Amino acid sequence: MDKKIATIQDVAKVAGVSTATVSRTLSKPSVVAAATREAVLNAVAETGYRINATASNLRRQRTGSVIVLLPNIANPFFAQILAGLSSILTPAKYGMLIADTQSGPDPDERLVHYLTSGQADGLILLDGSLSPDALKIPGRPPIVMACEWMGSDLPSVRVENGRGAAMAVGHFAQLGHRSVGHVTGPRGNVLAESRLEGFRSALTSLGLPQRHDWILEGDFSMDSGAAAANAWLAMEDRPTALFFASDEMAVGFMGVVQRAGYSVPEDVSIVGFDNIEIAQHLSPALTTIRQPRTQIGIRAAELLLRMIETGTLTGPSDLIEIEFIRRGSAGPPPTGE
Amino acid sequence: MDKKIATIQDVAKVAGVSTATVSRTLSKPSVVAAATREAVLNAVAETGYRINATASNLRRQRTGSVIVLLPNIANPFFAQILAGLSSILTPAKYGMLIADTQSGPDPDERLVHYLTSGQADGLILLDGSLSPDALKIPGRPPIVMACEWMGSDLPSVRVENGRGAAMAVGHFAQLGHRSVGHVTGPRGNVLAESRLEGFRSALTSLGLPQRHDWILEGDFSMDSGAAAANAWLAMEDRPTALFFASDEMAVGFMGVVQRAGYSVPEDVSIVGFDNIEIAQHLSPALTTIRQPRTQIGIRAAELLLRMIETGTLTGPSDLIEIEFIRRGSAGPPPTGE
DNA sequence: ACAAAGAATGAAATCGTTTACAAGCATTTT
DNA sequence: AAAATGCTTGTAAACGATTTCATTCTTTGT
Repeated sequence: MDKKIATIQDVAKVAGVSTATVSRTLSKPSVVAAATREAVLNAVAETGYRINATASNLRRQRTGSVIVLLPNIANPFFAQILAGLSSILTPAKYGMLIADTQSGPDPDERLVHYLTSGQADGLILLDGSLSPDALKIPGRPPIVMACEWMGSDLPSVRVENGRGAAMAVGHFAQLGHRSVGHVTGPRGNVLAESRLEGFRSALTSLGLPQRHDWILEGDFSMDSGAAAANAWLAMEDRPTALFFASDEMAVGFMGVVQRAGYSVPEDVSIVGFDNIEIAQHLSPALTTIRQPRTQIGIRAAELLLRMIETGTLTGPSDLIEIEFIRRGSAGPPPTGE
Repeated sequence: MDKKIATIQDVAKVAGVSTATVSRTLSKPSVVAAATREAVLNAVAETGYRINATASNLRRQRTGSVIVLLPNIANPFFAQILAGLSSILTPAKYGMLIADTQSGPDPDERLVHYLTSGQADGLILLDGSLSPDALKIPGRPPIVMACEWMGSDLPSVRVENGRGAAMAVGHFAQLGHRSVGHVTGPRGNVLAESRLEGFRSALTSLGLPQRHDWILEGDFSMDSGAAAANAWLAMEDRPTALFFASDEMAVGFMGVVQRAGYSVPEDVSIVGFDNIEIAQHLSPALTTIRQPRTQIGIRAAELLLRMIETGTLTGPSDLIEIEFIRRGSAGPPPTGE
């Protein structure tokens, strides 16, 4: 019987009005007379009519969705940011289209694709490694970066990474550590670089030794943290404290050294970055720098929506406060030697 | 200069052909003469033309995207499933729209909304707790369930949850345990129920005691695992082994008991479910049941695309193989006492 | 009582594609 | 040489909404 989906024409016919009136009833009810309004709403109910989003979007020259472009969906780090984004976008009636740059061959190509395809009214970019050239595209939608940022003047929502690193080093120093190492993120990544930078300048200003071989390169993953642990175990002269550019790496490290018979923090103190959910559930619980990811998502979404509404391509960047969370994974350095 | 976005009309004008020819050149190049094809492609390059997806979708009566509806985006459990979905959908030129049922007031309402809004050609449902009534909507797009399932005849891609539970119990029995407990998922959840069911029948068939107070209710989260740990610590007569309906709960449990001075597996053996990434990095590494989540995503996406293509609302359900992964968190029961 | 202003509605153009159909032309068949 | 066939291309009608403009009908002010 009612196999077919009702269009606005059907509703108009049933209600005995024009399609214009139906459209008005649904979008600006105040301008139609109460009686007609009711008739239309009844007809809508009777036919089971739902606005066809595609047609509406075409006419209104918008899409009603924003694209979130991230390096790797499988990375749970982004889950909470997505939740923050969603909590703003959904009530604002925007759909959230997710795409990762790694699933295709050329990441830059994919950015350009989404920028030009007209599939979205705006874009949230969580990957700072893409080429800024893509942004010169005429008529591109507004973009907001979150977490990472680029040399260009794209608005971004992020935290003070360098200061976070300094907090970690300061904590170690306060506990009495003098040999402090660092496991970085992947070379070239803005987060990795600014945390490393913050780490270095903190060492300097606290008068702690800079040791090249105490800086290990990781890639934010647990596996790379485990690899760093093996490197640490193989060292002759080990740092007594390590700052990790991500909690995940700290977790990977801790697993390996604990299974090798070492204790945290008795044998080595560690501090992570992010405060992922598991940090508080580890044994010992992980001391870390909290990065409010939900909040980052919220702010980024709010900013993007504002830009979409006002039609601007620029906006104010936003710095979110971080917080040092002291737990059990950092303690005084081992006394004996 | 070229501030405005070029339409197919502009391309047609530049190339000196009709819009039909432009459209054909882009969609079915083989039917246009080589010379015209080249002219059109040059015009496309010159104008920087990109197909307007909205208009194309309207005309072709499709949307080019599928909606993934999940209970809670922030849950990293879904990240890998999303990755699997994405790996199929992206190459197939489908966008992936993500929405969670919890961000709005009425979850069922949201399912209905997405089913009727015509925003997607298909839907992947990761939440089995929604009302099957919503599925009676005429003209609704095809749906595939993943991980969870419903009483209705919706096609689903999932694993043998009961058998996984039985594997865990079997492992405990083999190690010599006779008092085995279970921390469940949230009551009413199909995964929780079927794992509990598998757990119970395994106890029975192995002749192990069924103790009501050894079954603790959790909700899959680390926090609920920690709560279970406190309950366990408070018990007079503790089970020597515990099967957790999720790795996350096992992690939360382990953190608490370890910090309370107990050793795993010397004092208590534990087995989880899922094999989340961190499982292998814990100390001890977590023995668990691997649930290939990427694979689940891949299969679900493939099935949905097939249904979209053929226009059917039903399809074959798919059972993915699970695997027992023996690590260090389960060992022989404590000897003394 | 008549002009002016206001409120409610409808007709029709429009958004940018795709595609059924028709038509033009060159080639082959009878 | 006429007819039939095949290959390209163009014309124009969709797709389903929104919105401008014009029109009709009421109300108000003088």
